[in-house]
Order: sequence, then structure tokens, then C-alpha cells
Amino acid sequence: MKLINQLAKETGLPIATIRFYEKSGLFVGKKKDNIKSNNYTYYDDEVIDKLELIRDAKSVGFTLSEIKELINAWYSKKITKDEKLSILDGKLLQIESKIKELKQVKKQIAFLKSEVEKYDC
Amino acid sequence: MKLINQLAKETGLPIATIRFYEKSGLFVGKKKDNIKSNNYTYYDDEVIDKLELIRDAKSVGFTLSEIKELINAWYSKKITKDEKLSILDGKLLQIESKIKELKQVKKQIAFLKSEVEKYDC
DNA sequence: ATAAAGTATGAAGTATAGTTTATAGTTAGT
DNA sequence: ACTAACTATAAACTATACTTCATACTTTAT
Repeated sequence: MKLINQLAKETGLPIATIRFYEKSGLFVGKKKDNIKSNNYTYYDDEVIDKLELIRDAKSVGFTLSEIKELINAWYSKKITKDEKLSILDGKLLQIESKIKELKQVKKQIAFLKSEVEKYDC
Repeated sequence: MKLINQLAKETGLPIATIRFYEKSGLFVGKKKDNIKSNNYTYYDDEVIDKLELIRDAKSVGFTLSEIKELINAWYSKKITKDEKLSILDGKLLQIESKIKELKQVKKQIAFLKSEVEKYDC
């Protein structure tokens, strides 16, 4: 079980950001009832995976609420298997389309490059 | 030469968004001096290309200021050829890394799917 | 035992990317 | 000629995603 500082070290995310994500419902930590002196929150290793998923998914243009939906598709017990699979398939489609758009942008940049090289503009 | 309504129709972007992008310096339109009765702005076809680039690049996580940098690398006359090429190469690297992250996210989703299918959770 | 570092919480503040509203003038269709 | 649709501009407003601040308590190292 890890404290928030540990999460920050392992993921490279600022503590305040991790707290913000937790508050946004992207994951939860646990309070230890047997420890009465403090109010610290403990996180298990699963949270590291979630934070890394958040980091990656964000950098390719997913919003936090899309990521939340994705995470819930896996971890939530409130939705059926079929609903989970359909959410995951939806995300896969979204990713395919993002890959297409990235290739499109890449093509445009390659074109710009060749133009810059051709004419000494 | 196109009016803003035309740009909106061709790109699918709201007029207000196009105005916002123009105000943000992502492109410029032209006022026609010979027409004295109105104050309309006219855009040439290049602007359509820019708007499509903005749309695609945004959807894969580029910020407006990153996109501006990219567009300027091509259209600006104020920077040298080598500077342009180095900016474009930088963007290509950024795209490569985004593609890697997308593949990573895809892998994670595929894994989640297989788990959902395996155990009937 | 005390100072430095860590944790919790709430609230306010900031940056980015728009969207909406208000006002006013212009053009096009009938 | 007149109405509907279009254009311009500025300012206020909104949503998302953080970041900073203030306060207070806890743990760790020396």
C-alpha cells in the first residue's frame, strides 16, 4: 500500500494532480481504520496502472471523463459484461480514428517539410 | 475568396470557433479595401487547409499554441529554413510518441477486454 | 524535543479553449 | 421595400483541467 508521495514518484505526476484525479472519481484510496492517529490515504498498485493509463490517454487527446468511462468499464461492478465490452469497443474505435488523424497530420507535416526543403522559403 | 460562413460549412467548425482561432493568430483573413460599404473579412483556400490541420491536430492532443507553432513553421517568413525544418522535425517526433502512446492505450484496452471476456465480472 | 518533511481539506486562482450575448450594420431574396 | 440571413466586435460567461494557498495535523530524522 502506497502513500500519495509514492504515487507521485512512481508516475511523475504532481501530488496535487493525483489528488485532483481522485476527487474527480478516477480512482479511490483507502483510509486505514486501525490507524487512529492520522487520516492518511493508502493506495494499492492498481492505482499506478490507472494513473499511467490516464497519463497516456490524456496525451493523445482523451478527456478525463472519457478516461473515467474507460476505467469504469473495467473496474465497476455496476454494469454488465456486455455493456463493458461495448464501451471498450467504442474506445478502440476512437483510438483507431485518432491513429488515422495522427497519420494525416504526419503526412501534412512531411509535405510541409518537403516544400520547405524544395523552395528555400 | 470565402466568407466565414463558407469556412464553417466546409470545415464543420462553428463560426465562433473560427473567429476565435483567427483572433488567436492561427491564420488571418483579408479586408477588401475596394469595398467600402461593408467590413467583411475574406479568406482564401489556404485557410481551409489550416482549419483542417487544426481540427485533426487538436483531436490528437496538440494544443492551439503547438499548432500555431507548426503553422508558423510553414507560413512565416520570419524564420530561417533550418529553424522551420527543426520545428517540423520536433513535431514529427511528438507525433511518433503520440502514436506509441496510442498503441499503449490500445494494448491496455485489449487486455481489459480479454479479462472482461474471460471472467464474467 | 524540535525542525523538516509529509498528509488532508477546502477554497480560491489560473490557463486553455471555446460559447453566448448584445449591439449594430449589411446583403440577399421575394 | 422589407424581412431573413449574414457579418463584425466586444465583453461576459462556461467547462475542463489543473495549481496555489491557507490552515492544521502527523511523522521522521537528528
